[in-house]
Amino acid sequence: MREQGERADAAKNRARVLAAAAELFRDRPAETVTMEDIARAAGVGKGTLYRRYPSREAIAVALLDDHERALQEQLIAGPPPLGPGAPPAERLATFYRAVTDLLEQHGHLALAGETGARRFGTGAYGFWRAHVGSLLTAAGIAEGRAALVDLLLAPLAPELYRYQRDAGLSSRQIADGLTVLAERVLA
Amino acid sequence: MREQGERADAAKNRARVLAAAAELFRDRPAETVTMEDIARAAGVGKGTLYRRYPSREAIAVALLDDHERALQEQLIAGPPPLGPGAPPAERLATFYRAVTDLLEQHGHLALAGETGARRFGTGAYGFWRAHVGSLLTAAGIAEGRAALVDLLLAPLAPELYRYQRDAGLSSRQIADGLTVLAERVLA
DNA sequence: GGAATAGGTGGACGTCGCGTCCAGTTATAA
DNA sequence: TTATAACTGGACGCGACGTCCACCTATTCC
Repeated sequence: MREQGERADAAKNRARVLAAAAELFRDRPAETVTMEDIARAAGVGKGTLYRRYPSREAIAVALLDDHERALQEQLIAGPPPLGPGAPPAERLATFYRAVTDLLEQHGHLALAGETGARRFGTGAYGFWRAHVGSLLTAAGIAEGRAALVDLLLAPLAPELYRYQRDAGLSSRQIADGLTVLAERVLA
Repeated sequence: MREQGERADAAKNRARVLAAAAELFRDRPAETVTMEDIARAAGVGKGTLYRRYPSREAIAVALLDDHERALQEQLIAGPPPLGPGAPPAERLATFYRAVTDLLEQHGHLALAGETGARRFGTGAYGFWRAHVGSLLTAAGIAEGRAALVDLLLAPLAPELYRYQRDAGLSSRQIADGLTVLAERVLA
């Protein structure tokens, strides 16, 4: 699926690692899952595990990848308002909602892999930056643009979503708040 | 300074610990400073250190405390636009700028202590929540209020500030972006 | 089909930071 | 001065990390 030069046995082990990690991350808090746990659950040695994934975070990012890529395609070429064709404010609100859904479904993976400052280094973040940047331009907002892009992505931090959900807010309430934000900022 | 029942030698050691930690945090990245480093630099044993501070984070929070309290007083009783009396949008923008300044000066401490999800548990965060909540009310924004409070505080995450600064944005640019945000959201 | 080889495998091992524990010490009260 | 409570500091056990390397196995080339 990723490397074609990959040997058959290696590919099988990669799949087992990902499957085992997915299950572990589903079952318990990310920070309690050790590399050794994943190796054992996958029936693989630590050396093998480290050969491919240098850290727990890298595994979580690999698991998230598919879901994030699907969203990226929608943003580029999907139907409006997620894809091109709708007014910027509406597109931003829809984007917010889509990420919210993603966090609701796969938040545990995001918390395992894209926490804190690491988040800014991922490919997904770069893509989202470009997306929001283009929406700002489309809305005719030039002032403070460079900083605004990141400021508008900050509310999507996985930790924040988790905190708000734990504080009793529903997924709907959070998405609604983000909608208000989107509409007011992109006027 | 904190406990009056504290023995003289204990108080001296507390001061030494805080001074040593402040210096270490200033000199190198927070995550490379170990509890053992702090103990050694303070000329104190690990047991003594742990007696007062359960973690590196707790020490950083203690060091930040003074600065944050000063801001809190300004917000409650200081002159406008930071304190009461100015229109909500202006007060939010000023608040944003004040926190930005704080991050510029003491960001290393914030990164050492109030990173990720831990941030939401601090007293300062609770206070800021209340502040922004009251500004939302004053601005007549009821829709999505519960979630909006946290969403408007998200851009102040220490990791984000550091990331933006490292990406080449000036403190000024970030503050300007925040000002645009404040003015647009609180109309 | 059989060697050669590049790549894959796994677990033992060294290292490091954490946090505890407790025997000895010192301030404070009686 | 003695009794007591609080404080001190370093030795220690633990757990996770990440490396290393001797041993396999799929693949390639003749």
